[in-house]
This record gives sequence, structure tokens and C-alpha cells, in this order.
Amino acid sequence: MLYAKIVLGLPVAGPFDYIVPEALQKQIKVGARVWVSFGNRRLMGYVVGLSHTTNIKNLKPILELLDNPPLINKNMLLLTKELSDYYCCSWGEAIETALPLAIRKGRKITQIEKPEKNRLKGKLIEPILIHDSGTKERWGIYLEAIKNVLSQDKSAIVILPDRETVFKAKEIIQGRMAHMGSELIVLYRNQPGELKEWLKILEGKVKIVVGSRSSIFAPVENLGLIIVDEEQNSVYKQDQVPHYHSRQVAFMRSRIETAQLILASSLPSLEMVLLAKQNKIKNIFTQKRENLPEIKIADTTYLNRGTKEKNKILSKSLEDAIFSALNTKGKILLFLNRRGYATVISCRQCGMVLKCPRCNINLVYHFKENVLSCHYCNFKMQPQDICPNCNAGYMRYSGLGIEKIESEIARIFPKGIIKRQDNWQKADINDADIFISTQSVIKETGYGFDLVGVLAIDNSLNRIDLRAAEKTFSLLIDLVRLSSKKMIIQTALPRHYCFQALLAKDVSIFYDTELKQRRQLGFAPYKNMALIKLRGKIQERVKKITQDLFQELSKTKKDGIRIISFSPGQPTKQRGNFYWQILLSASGAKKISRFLKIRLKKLRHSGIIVTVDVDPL
DNA sequence: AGCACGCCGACT
DNA sequence: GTCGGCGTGCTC
Repeated sequence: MLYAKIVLGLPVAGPFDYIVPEALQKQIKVGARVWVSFGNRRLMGYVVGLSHTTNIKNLKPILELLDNPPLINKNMLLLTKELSDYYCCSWGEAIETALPLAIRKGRKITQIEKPEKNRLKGKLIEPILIHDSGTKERWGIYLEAIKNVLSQDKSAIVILPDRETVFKAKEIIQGRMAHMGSELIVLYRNQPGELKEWLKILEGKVKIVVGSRSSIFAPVENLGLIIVDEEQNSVYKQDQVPHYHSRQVAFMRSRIETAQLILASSLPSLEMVLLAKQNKIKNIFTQKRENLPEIKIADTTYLNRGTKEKNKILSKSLEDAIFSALNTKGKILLFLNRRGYATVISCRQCGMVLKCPRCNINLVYHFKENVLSCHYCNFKMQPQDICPNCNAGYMRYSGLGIEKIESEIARIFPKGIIKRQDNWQKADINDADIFISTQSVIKETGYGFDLVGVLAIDNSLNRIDLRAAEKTFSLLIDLVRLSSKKMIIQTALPRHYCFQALLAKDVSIFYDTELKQRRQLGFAPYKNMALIKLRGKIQERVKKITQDLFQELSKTKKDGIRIISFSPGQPTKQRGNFYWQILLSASGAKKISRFLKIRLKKLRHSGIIVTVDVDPL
């Protein structure tokens, strides 16, 4: 008798044993897809083992074998197993994230049998981190490495953050390697033709795959090189279960397949900087200091002080700089990361601040729409003239939003042409002398403003988020790159290392200080962290269950697992569900995942969905 | 995940 | 009395 160990794309552990019918015994192999009956359902299963013994009685037979030869090779099975151990999901779920939708749905394919090559195992792989200021230098290294693996008859995967850079990369590689025709392929999840391209790779016809996040799973043969461009980019993190990060998967895969790994970034993640400091990866630093604008910090503590005469939004130095830029027909960007007009609506008598009834964050007044809105859940209500708490008739509208900035700027600089943009409403930079924008301006690459004024960066810095400084610094660096001459940052925290690093034009000031703090606090990248997310329709219920789970988990003093906090999710509400979460840490993601798989298996509450995000961003 | 079973309160 | 929501266990 022959039995198959089968995993399923469900959040259940498995594997499950099935009888291999006589007729399939010669053909079935590990890595094949099969149809099986599970409970009262017919599901796609993946064969992860074959055995002549079993401990389970009353086995069901495999209904149908889809692949001969098998679809998933040994290395891919190893990779997905490791993924499931690291990211706290089932093996079957991990396999399914590595496959195109059509394949998961049971599309039959014909493949030719090809012997799996014996590879030299245990060879030391070399990961390198390129820290540069643009894309020119790194492409020299990329192309050299690609040429090198091709000459050894091996293949390469190049992943990049977005569609444009993927296609640009394809052009560059093709330009340098004119003989590359169908051997170079662009792979993009859910593109038309995705399956066709994927199958071409599976057949071993493709030497170079260029793609985005999920292309790290491309079934190339004889992999010799993985390149992760802009490794710090958060698009590499999947926002659904399993919450994998392509850079992390690249490490796993390069080890399994003994492939070289090249990571590059103009502002590397703290994770990679730490690895480089520990000499676990080789660091190539080519960042030059030329072309950086003049950077000034304007201390705004005095703007916020008692002088009630006027709610001043501009420091003297920024105001002067705007005037002189206008006089010389310069382009000005004013950056403010807050939509709306007034961000705090409070009662002058009792001091109550209007909050979203669902999310408990401040409601923001939008002048143009004349509405109060919650920026988390999009709750809207009419502006209030009378305090709902004490019935006094004096509501104060304060806190600077971008609409308010626009009207103030228009008042101070009546001669300048002013355009405003946020994520909801785009404007053309070329039409304006003064361009006022939220973060949405970052996407416009390569635009050189003569003056960049950063108006309210402190709220980003003051967020309750262990990555607040990292995200703020990254934002500031993006703004520096939009600025060709001068940048003025208004802040009430002028001594903060984010600003000091900019003033000194030395990113290592930021890295060193931030790393030191992370180590002292026991946070990433020194520890692995995980977020248990609970969601459900009833706010109080989700909160209660999260709190109970938090207390339950807190009792377990084990293996250096630290249960850090429980808090409302962000956003608090999404598509009718309320979110609460528990943050924990340990040294080693696999340890956290093992712990949580045991502890969360028993946790079941109707109407509550529990997910785990390992290495959350 | 999806389903069956068994337990309890509150209503045609 | 039973309907339905919730907790629990199970799926090879």
C-alpha cells in the first residue's frame, strides 16, 4: 500500500495522509498537485511525502493526480516549508503563495520530464549590500553578476519595487545582453499572460526573470543569483497572510539554492545595515556627497509659545526664503503631511476634543467639503458650532492641515501662484510657483525644487510606532532628493538625530543612533517581532478577546518570548471590521511562530479572525 | 477555512 | 417548548 502526505491551502497544520490508488502509484511524486476530498469539500492538495506506512485509520483515496512530472521541485518544497516555519502559516498556504492563481485553481498543464540536477550543496553564498545614491553604480554590479551567472549556465532573478522599474530593468538588461530574447522574462502577479510566462520558466527556457514581489518564487532552474533592488521598499512586504517579505525570502532561497544575493538601496533598511555591521553581509558603500542641497533647521518652539496674536505657521527664515525664491522665479515645495483644514476641533469652554466615535482619533475639518472627517475610517459628520459635551457655543478649530496652510500662504504671498495636492486631488507642479503637497509628491521622481519647506514633520516623528524615526528619516531623505538648492525643516525638536544626520549630511548618524535605541529597547532588527491581529464586527468584543489573550500570553515566561503590548490596530477600522493587536518579540522568527502556532490553535471565537504578521513594518 | 455538534438564553 | 448564537473539535 502507498500513502501520500498532503498539505492544503488552509490554515490547518497537516500534512494529511491519503491512499494512493493503484493506478497512480507509478506516476505520483513528491511535489505533485492532487485533488482530494477533505471533510465534505473537494480541495487542491500538494504531495509533500510518500510512505508505505500510516497511523491513520479510514483513509480516503486521492481523487485525481494533476502533475506528472511533479510541479514543485525539492528546493521549492524546502523554501515553502521554511516560509511556513518563519511566517507562522501552514505549509500549504506557503506553497499557494508561491504559485500563480490558475495553478492553484487546478489548471492542468503538460510538462516534459527533466532530471533534477545535482548541485553542489553547502557552498558559501555571498550576500552583498550596495549602498549608493542612485541607480547607475549598482547597475554596473548587477550586469556584471548577471553576465557571470549566465556564463556558468545558471539563471538569475531580479526583483524591483514597481512596474516601471521592472520594465526599465528589462530594457537595461536586454540592451547589454543583446542575445537575450525569450530567455529573459518579465513576471508580474495577476498580469494577463502570467501563467504562460510562468510555465516558460518552469520548462527551463528562461535564464533571467525580472519581476516584482512574488517573482522571488519564480520556478527558475539552477538559480545562481538573486538581486533585490531598493531592498528597503515596503512594497516587498505582502499585506496578506502569509506576510512575507521578498528580501527575507531571498535570503532563504539563496541559501537553499546556493545562489549569490545582491541587495541594493539608496537608504538601506536598518535590518541590512545591522547585518553589514556584523559582517554577515558584505557592504559596498558608494554614496557620494555631491549635489546635496543646503539644509537648514528652523526651530519652531517659539512659534508654538504663548504669543496668541496669530497662529503663525512660517518661521522667519522660511518666510524669507520663500520671498527670495519667488523673486528669482524659483520653484517652491511646501510639504505637510496632513490633509484637511483644521486637525483639532475643541471646545473653548470645557476643552473637549471632537473624536471619531469609532476610532477615537481627532476628527479633521475639511474646508472645501465643509465636513468633519476621520482619516482612519472615513467617518463623516457636520461641523459642530455647539459643544456636544457642555453646550457652549465656542468651538475652536486649530491644528494645521494642508488647506489651512494653503489659505495662509495665499494671504502672505499674494503674488505667487499656489497649487495644492494630496492623495485625493492631484495638481500639476509646472503650473505653480508654490506647490503645497502631502506625501503624494514623493512619487514625482527627479523634480528639482529650488526651495523645499517642511512644515510639520514632528507629528510623524512623534507617532507611537517603533519605526516612527525610521519612516520619518526616509521621508526626509526623499524630500532632500526633490530639492535642488535649499531645504528648510521646521521642527520643535531641532536636536533630534533625524535632523542632525541631515545637517551633517551623514546618514550613519541616523543609523548609529537608531540602532543603539533599538538594541536598548529590544526591538527589531535586534529581535524579531510579531503582531497578532484580531478583527471582528463588534469593537468591544474584539478588544476584550485581545486583552484576554494578551493576559493569557503574558503569563508564559518562555524562551525569551516577550509579550510587549496590546493596542488598537491602525487603522482601527477597516471594511466594517475593528482591529486590535498584540505585539511580541523574541530572538528568532521561527521561535515566535512555533510558540504562536501552539497557542493560537486553541483560540477560536465566533466572528473573530486572528492573523499573525511576523516582522511587521 | 468550513462544518457538525452540544450548550445556553429568549421568543414566534 | 424550539431557534440561534457561541464555543469546541475535526477534517487524512
